Amino acid sequence: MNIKHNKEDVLKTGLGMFCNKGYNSLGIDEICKVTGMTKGAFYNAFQSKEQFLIEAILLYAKNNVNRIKAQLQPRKKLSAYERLYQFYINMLEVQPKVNFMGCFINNIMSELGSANEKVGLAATKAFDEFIDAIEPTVKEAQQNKELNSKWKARQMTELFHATFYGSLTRAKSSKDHQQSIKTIKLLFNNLKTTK
Amino acid sequence: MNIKHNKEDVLKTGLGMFCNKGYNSLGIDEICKVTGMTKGAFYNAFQSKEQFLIEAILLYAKNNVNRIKAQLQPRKKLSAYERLYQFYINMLEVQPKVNFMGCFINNIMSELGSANEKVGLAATKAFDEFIDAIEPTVKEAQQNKELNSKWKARQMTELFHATFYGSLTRAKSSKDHQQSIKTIKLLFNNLKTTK
DNA sequence: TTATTTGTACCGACCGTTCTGTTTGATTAT
DNA sequence: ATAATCAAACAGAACGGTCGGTACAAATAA
Repeated sequence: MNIKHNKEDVLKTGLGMFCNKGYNSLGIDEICKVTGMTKGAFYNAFQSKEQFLIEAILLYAKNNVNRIKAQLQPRKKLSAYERLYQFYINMLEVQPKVNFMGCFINNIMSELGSANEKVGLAATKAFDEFIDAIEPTVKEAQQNKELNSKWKARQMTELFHATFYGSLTRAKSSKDHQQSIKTIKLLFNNLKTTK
Repeated sequence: MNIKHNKEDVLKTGLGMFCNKGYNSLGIDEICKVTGMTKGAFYNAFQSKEQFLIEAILLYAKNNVNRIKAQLQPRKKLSAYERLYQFYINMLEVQPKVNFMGCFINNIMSELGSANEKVGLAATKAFDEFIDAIEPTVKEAQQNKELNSKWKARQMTELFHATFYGSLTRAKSSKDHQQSIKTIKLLFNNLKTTK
């Protein structure tokens, strides 16, 4: 294995670039320039650009599942509902600071999901892992009677995340994350149990 | 103006290609080949690929606003709520037949929304026009007391559409529109007034 | 005639990838 | 300990192809 360039570091940098530029408009030359790699080293470490992307998706999924679990973990005085709510609102509030890049998985799904089977599978798997990580907190909020229990926790999680992604994409284009926040707030208000 | 190739026809074809392949992976050569145009004619009619895309967005917006209004128009025995519901379900059900291409506006927002200001503006405008076209039916459903009136019709429309887009993108990648349909159904059930 | 539109060759830039050759560092033989 | 060997890692030029866009002459329309 290389000394100067371990795969994880390069993937991390490449992932950040994919997040900002998408797949097709980011070239390997650019990745090499930023990471200080040469093409020889790149193609020794990765078999293709497509495979590089897939490995970047896996890294993103791993990191974010951890982040999700950390942010949703029970903490001081916050109920399951409140943690969920803050989790989504926070991701929207941070958008102006990250140039409205949105969510990498959603971007990749949109750009390549239907055109490239391997990539589509990897992105779908990442999405499923996010749902897996969020679902327990939704269930907890239902057991708390904070969230409506009329529907399965998994389905409700799917609804939360789909709405989040949709409003995120809108914000990416309009550069108005306030609208997205309103949308998420409306959804939460709606699924809340009436006390 | 050209005889063989009026702009609207070429735009229509190019739009279809953009829907299937996105922006960056569709070349002008390919557009010319499919439409039977030559590059000379193309660049005589359109000033750039970017401008071509923007005109395609305008065409898509126009066509779809009309389609939306037609589909949501009062018809035999269908309440406002039912028309809305069928409108969204139908767009999801049709996805397998259109290779899970999703919604052009959503795809473009995701691919170029934050990177290209002009395109982002055009896509946002198209989105707004969709919301404008749907909102009256949401309001009507509220007045019917089919939909919860606790929130503004416009905000509810934003919620419907964001959820629709998010679940559409998921379907594009997973090729499972049934999940998306469940998500939309859950949302509708939730916003329905309890009788 | 004059103005516009079209066909085609072509431009430089860039694409992902492969190639050849070199360096490296550990392993093995002496 | 030193030398020989070897595979992996690396550098980076070069490849064939495609990109969006242009030049310009031929064709057509006014």
